[in-house]
Amino acid sequence: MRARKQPYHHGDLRRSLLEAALQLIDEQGVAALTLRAVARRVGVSHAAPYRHFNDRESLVAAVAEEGFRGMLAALQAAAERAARNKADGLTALGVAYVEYALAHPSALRVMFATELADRARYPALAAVSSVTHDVLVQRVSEAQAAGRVVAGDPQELAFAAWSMVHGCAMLLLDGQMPDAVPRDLAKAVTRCLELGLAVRKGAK
Amino acid sequence: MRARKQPYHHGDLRRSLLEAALQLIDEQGVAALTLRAVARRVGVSHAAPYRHFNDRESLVAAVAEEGFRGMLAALQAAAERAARNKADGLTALGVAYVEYALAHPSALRVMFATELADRARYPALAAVSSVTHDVLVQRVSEAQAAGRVVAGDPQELAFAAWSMVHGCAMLLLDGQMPDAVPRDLAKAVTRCLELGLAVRKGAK
DNA sequence: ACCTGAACACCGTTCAAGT
DNA sequence: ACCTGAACACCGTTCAAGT
Repeated sequence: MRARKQPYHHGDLRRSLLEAALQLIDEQGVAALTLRAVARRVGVSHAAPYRHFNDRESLVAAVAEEGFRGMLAALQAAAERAARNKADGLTALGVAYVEYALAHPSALRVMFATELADRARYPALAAVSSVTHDVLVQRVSEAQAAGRVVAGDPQELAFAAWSMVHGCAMLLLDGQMPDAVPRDLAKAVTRCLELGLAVRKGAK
Repeated sequence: MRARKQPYHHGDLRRSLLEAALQLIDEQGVAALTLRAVARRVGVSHAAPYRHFNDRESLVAAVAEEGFRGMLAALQAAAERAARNKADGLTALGVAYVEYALAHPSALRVMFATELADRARYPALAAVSSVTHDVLVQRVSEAQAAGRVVAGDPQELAFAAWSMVHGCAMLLLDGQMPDAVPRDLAKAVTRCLELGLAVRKGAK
């Protein structure tokens, strides 16, 4: 399973720590993500992680990065599926975003954790989240070119779309809609988004 | 300043602790919100807060409750101003929401903290956040009755609108739009929201 | 009724020391 | 180069004891 030789105790301690961290948040939530718990799970001393992460926040940032990579893959897969089926790409992106959030709640919470707000400190994280953003802006531009979305600054429209889908995901994750069926709300939101961005044609 | 007699050391320790907590998050962020720090600030032993809060989470929930009350007041003030000026009430609500978030970032983060997602454990918090939600649904209903917003389930439309405004606030707070001017984006989003909810009339 | 002080099990972080 | 073990200053939480 491990190709490289083991330098000391682990072939790739950084990788092992990251995987342990992902398991931890899935099993016990974000609060359980501590450097000591991750070290324990990997079977290494509590000081060992410091060889690979400057501090706890760096580990959290690395986990967030993994989360963004996973979401990016999910979004791109959804966009390709939509293209094959000649369905609306933007709607597909929105649905995929909310579905990823509901499937990986802990990952979403880490990705948008308060402590990581200062993106200047985590360039790799900033890069992957920026690529995600770019994918969305590009789809908006394409839809505009195809005459399916209203004219206007694609950056602004993309931010509005992202706001809606992100807000929907977060409100659902934070239990703000206790009496609702998540997937129904997600559909209502994307429908409203479609209407909001659609080119106006005639009355009603 | 303190009307009641002091039962022991403080007239109203619960109130004092809450105020200290609000100061702490404003000055040093959410991470600084610890029971021991709050107790220190009030000048009481680290075990004293347990007379008024079951655990750290209960304190966080109480702070969140204060945040919701503040936001509710801001939203209602905005709605009244809009009514006086015959401006659109929904747009005013959206702008007020984002402005409150930008003015009180720490409060917002506590209000939507992951650890409080289980609303069944904090009935008072659930109540005030539910009232906030109701205010929004009601404005949507009114706007529909006045023919300014498309027909449809007001709950669904309200959730879509809330998603958009909440997502916008959170993305701004979490530094996901590093190159943007917050207030410009907020305006773009509410404009887009207006368009999305507006009754369709004629082409373009 | 309300608060204190000691105690316990956890953290993050550092650092000399080991291999 | 990579990891360990002891140490320090912090937590949350509990509990007997004080007023």
